[in-house]
Amino acid sequence: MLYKNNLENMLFEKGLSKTVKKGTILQREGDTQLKSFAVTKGLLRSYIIDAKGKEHIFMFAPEDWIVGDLYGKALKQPTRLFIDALEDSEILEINPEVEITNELALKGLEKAIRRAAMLQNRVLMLMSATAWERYQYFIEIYPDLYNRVPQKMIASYLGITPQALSRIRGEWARSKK
Amino acid sequence: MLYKNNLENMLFEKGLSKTVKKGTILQREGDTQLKSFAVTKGLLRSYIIDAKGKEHIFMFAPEDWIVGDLYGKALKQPTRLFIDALEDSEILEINPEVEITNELALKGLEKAIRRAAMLQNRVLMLMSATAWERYQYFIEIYPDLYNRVPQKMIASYLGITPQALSRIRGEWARSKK
DNA sequence: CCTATGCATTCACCTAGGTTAACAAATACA
DNA sequence: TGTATTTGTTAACCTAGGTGAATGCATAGG
Repeated sequence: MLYKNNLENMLFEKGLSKTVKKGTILQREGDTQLKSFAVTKGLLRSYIIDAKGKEHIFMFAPEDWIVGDLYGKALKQPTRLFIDALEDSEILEINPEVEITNELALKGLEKAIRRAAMLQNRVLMLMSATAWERYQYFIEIYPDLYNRVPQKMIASYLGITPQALSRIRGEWARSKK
Repeated sequence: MLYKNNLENMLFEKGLSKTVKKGTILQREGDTQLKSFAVTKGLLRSYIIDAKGKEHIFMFAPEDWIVGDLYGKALKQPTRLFIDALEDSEILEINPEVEITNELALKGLEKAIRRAAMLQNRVLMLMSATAWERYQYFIEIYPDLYNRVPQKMIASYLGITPQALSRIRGEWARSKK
């Protein structure tokens, strides 16, 4: 595969276009050697498991998305995030060895700000939106995913139970007739 | 005032160390000319007002913090965030004219990633923590703020009502005796 | 000094969403 | 193909936290 430009050429390990089977775990909680992945085909997700053993999906990464633990990276701490494949996928591992030159930084800065922006929005959403509004939001962000991942995972992403999501969808279908 | 290093020297408008009175609104929803502020003394906050007219505090910015709307900046959109002063404060406005050179980007990248990391953590917290756990978290992040801002603002930051916070604090005091 | 406004607390409710469980449908797998 | 596991749905209950209102205190401004 050929890369679009020099930036990507440098950031990704050439030739490391891995194919991973559905269910493969690429990173687990506690890992210290943090990895980031760019998805070229398929679907990854990252999630945490809380103190009560419950899974919370932090993000989905379909084609053209990047997953990784910025928090662990910034603070040089072991990660809390698991990353696994929800579908057979084709991914590029981001090269951890590449030195961040000034030139790379400028391009990376834009991406980092964009990522922060997305997160800011998600925080505002989580603070003020009802379950139903969150569902709408999910559909906006991932328009092609709502019939591609199981409902219980959507629920986990929204921070509600699968039953609540089912209830909401039922009410919606009924009200709209 | 003297700046610590060249980066700050460039980023902040020299001589623009403004003093603002408690209550001053520095930015409002809908503003298109987005501003960021570094707080050298006092306390700012940023918040949104949702569809139902309810205030949600997005962040506090005591001494040495920076506030601004990354989301609006990244997407070149009018902001949803208000920024105002909770105390008489001394602030530096970040120069919007400064051109981001490669060298600046490298230093900015670290800050941006750190900001994203903080937000990532907040998202995980909002998805999995109870009101009480959030309160603990608030105290960790802003140890000097919990008797400096009114409870109702802490509640707004946590995403709960002042009554709920009062109830929780009451139970805690009682249980611990 | 008096009055007004804002804040914290408490109480009696209400409600969105969680929990548990049963069952049906879909999917995986042997 | 048949069996087992995973999913989605529904329903009966439970609970954390919201709402609204009353009360007491503190602070601000005249």
